Amino acid sequence: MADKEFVKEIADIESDFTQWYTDVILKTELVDYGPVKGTMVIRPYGYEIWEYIQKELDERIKLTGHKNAYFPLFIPESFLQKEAEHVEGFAPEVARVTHIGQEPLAEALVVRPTSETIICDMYSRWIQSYRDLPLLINQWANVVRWEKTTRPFLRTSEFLWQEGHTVHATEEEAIEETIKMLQVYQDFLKEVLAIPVLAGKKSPKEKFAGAVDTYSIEAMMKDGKSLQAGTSHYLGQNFSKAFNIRFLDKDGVHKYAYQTSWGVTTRLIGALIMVHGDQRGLVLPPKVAPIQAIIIPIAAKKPEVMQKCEEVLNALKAAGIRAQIDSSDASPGWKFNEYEMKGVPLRIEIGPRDIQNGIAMVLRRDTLTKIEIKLDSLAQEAKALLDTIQTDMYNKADDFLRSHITVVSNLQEMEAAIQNKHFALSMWCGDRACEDLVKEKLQATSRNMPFDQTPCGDKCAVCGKEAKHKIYWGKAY
RNA sequence: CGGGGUGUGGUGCAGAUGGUAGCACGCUUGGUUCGGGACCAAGAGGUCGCUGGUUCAAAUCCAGUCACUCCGACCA
Repeated sequence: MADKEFVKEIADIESDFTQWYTDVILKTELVDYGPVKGTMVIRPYGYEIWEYIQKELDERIKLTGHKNAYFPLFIPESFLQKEAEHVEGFAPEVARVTHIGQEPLAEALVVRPTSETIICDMYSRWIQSYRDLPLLINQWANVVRWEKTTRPFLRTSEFLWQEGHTVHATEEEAIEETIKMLQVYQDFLKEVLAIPVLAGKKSPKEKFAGAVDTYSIEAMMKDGKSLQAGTSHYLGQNFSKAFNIRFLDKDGVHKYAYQTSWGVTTRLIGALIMVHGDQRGLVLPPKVAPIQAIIIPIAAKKPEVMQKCEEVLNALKAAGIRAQIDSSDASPGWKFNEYEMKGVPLRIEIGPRDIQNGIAMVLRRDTLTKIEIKLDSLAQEAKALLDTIQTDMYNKADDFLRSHITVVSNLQEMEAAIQNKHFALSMWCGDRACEDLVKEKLQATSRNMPFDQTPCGDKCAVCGKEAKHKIYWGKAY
């Protein structure tokens, strides 16, 4: 894992980004490949990142009035078949359980690819009256989708996620919820993961199977590709009609309810890596870094060094910083590289020379700059520095995103933009045929239509017909 | 499902015209080190993916099979 070739291997980040990505996650021990093809084992270091993501996001989901619950992993196959578009969307990738031991089952069970159906079945029993609404429930769970090709965090046969499922009495309220949760995601990515996103509505071609409208947040990776980082669906009455979720309204009339669902996954970890990472490996935003500051003793055998390190550790912990000392007998140089690779935001070097001078050498992982900090104010300074790193990382990523968007008005410009690793922003007529053409010619897809629809032209950039929407295009993971 | 590649200690690889396996890193033990991936010494660890065939003899040649992987079509 700690091989000298590593830095060389990822040195050319531009030319082989996907290779770099895989190397980083394996060598930093975030994940391992599972024994079954396409499965991933999230190692403790990677899982810890997920735990911080979970904790921070869960808090925000609860603040918006949702409660957590848990629904079964196995779903009767017939449930999936109740919503026509939904079946079609998921059929090729569901894992089916047909036997228990040697006994065939009367009806196959599917391992949930998403939980709309089983949750709706329960909701139909729970909801009788408008007084039962809105029903706002979230679940943290794993789901299974047997994709043909897989990549750790981005696309695996099994992944962890959060899925919210809400039920409302009116269309307006459900749409409001859909957009509110998208906003929660956008804020979360900005404030916690330091990732800027483009929020908007998906084209019908790209929407979720079974939804009326799908909204997404799209993040830009360092290779210019787009990663759909979160989705929020307005389901309308599609599922309430299929599952008979009706309530008696104030006016005494039975009505079908309006629903939403929204989710983010362990894919967010993939986004973190590809948005912030550099030639030396991971760069983690302090808020989700399992270790926020690593103390490296120099000449650790000298008793005064370890003693000073312990003092500093205690001060950092008292200041609420997740800090550790690496007192293993690896050489300092080895440790420097190790923790840079793992993306630890701050490295604090303490050696005999520093102790004499009453300072410590501190390295910022995001900028790789070294700073001398007085030992007696280290904890406060480190705390402030972590906040600075958090916002600087967002600003840097935001500058990158903004400078990699090109407004285009025809297919040639769009091609140039995409080849230049930019997102293209254009007007669009709304026809599926134009999306298909872009896919065929540029291997790019429509990303989403921003909420701000201020026109940037009046003709569709693909076919030249009258435009109806403003939309982002890009290559995607 | 179409095209390419690879299977050899934990990891990455080398083994040309067949002669029963070697290197680097890692690991273990002891010592010297420690301010950018330290050094010395001594160790442990492999029936070469699997099956069959050719041969006195197969990691090596032949056939089959399985697995993994990269590139295209589908997806959070």
